[in-house]
Amino acid sequence: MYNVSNTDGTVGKAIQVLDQVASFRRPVRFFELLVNSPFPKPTLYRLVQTLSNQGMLAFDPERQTYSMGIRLVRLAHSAWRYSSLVPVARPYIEELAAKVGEAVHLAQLDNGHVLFVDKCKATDHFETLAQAGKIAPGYCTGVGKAILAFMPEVEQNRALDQQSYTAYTPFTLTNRAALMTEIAQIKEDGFAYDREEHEQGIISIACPILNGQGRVVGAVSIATSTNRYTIKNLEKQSPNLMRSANLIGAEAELWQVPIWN
Amino acid sequence: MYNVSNTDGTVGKAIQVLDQVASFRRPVRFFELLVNSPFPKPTLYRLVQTLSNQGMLAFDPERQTYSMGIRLVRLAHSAWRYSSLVPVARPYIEELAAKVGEAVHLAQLDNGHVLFVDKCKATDHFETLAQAGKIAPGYCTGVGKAILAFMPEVEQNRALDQQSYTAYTPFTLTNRAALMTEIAQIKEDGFAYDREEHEQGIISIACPILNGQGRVVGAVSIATSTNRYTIKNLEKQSPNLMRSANLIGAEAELWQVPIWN
DNA sequence: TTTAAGAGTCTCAAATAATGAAACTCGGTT
DNA sequence: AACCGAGTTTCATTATTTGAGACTCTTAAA
Repeated sequence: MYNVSNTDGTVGKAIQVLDQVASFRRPVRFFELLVNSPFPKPTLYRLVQTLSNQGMLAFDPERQTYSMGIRLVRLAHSAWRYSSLVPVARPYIEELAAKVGEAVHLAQLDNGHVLFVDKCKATDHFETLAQAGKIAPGYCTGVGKAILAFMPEVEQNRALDQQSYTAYTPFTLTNRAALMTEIAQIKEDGFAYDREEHEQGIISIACPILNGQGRVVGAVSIATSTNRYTIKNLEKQSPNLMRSANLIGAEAELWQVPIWN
Repeated sequence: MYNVSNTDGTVGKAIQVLDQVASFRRPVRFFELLVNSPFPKPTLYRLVQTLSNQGMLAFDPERQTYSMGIRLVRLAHSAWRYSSLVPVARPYIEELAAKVGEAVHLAQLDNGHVLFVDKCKATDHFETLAQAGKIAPGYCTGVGKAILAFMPEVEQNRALDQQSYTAYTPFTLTNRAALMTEIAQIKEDGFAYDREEHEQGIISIACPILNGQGRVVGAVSIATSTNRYTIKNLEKQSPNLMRSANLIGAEAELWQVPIWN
């Protein structure tokens, strides 16, 4: 995770606290934070106060709990709207979703984490918003593996070490060696499969988005259910998928999409 | 805006820089930040570096520009998912959207700004994500006026002073006095209209969401076009709207939804 | 080619803010 | 009435932040 050895002073610590509060996924009391905190009581206390003052955390005086602050939503909107792949990729993933009639995902990498940033689902439209900012594991999702496979070696190594290799399903690759073998194949093919590795019954085919310098900036995937598709059938969509990914990559080049990793 | 007089040390300054970068709505160079910055060159430089290290900003070394960082998207996802009104209100606004057949918006207040946090549109589903975190002016939108009207007096006063009163359309209320008159009416009715005040051809009816203590925690609105509805016709939806708002308010009470303002 | 200008980076002593052990509240037990 | 424990505050110490100025490096003009 980012700068663990914290050379980033007070600001780094404050952000660490934000991460900690986020990890609870519910309103959390000061003491709960304290017991898992590297900071002494008064230090944590002041950080939490400052963040609340600033709207980065929300304090509920009644229940004495802290939650993530709404100001983050506003700031993130800006990130999402003006400096993610989304504005560039939108037209292409919508087109692809319409053509294929299945869900299309767009993901980017954030410090070894694969982050879903957009989703178009031809049939059920309502899950869209719930997905933005959601983290997907890199080692057991189509987009994750596609991005990992095309990362520069040094960063790839770092990222491969950061994976948890938890077995979500019987098909999950549960160690680095297995993942490395698969990554070699993905580099050859130019696309990656998720063979029910993250969720039973869900398969996907994913393709990296490369910019002009051949650097991976994200990935697109077509996700579907084993009820409707087999991996073999899904492969037939690979030309469509790769075309979309290439178009997005070319466009990202023209725009000034920052490279996030 | 939050703590302007900055008693919040380095962390406050860092967040101020984040806000500044966000305000550009595009990748921005160091010097552009510097000329509008209250901070001396090296201070700003270090803040920007720290934020980049932390993934709160993204630095593009090629173009030497800073954008909002993807880490914000991840943090905000947490805020949106676990401590906004969205998880509580979702079922109700979906139901309302389906029943009415028009777009339904959900908004909350962030430090005097009305923030759209969710949207369901019965016909065109794809704009959803683009709306979360978007700021709406308080004085010329349905949700904005509904929230303003039911705020505690002290905060209301502060919020009314913060409005810009820009005339987006000929129907916009362009001064505090006019808005105050309208607010009195809204308090009486229990709901607010947007009579093409923000965008020509778009009208809405909005209702505040009150928690058990009668404190306003957000607002719901039905938005439509003058092609399909008149204000009179829209009024007929007010029972539906108010029922939904009340249900959300009751539910928010049970959950531990933090009060953001 | 030289010179100049300007954006960005770095240095270091001084100023300031962060630190954290310890003490204090305060509501709810025992 | 005494105790306990979460939350808050204090204050001398310590470490970080600060920012004027100097430096670098690229680009543009002479």
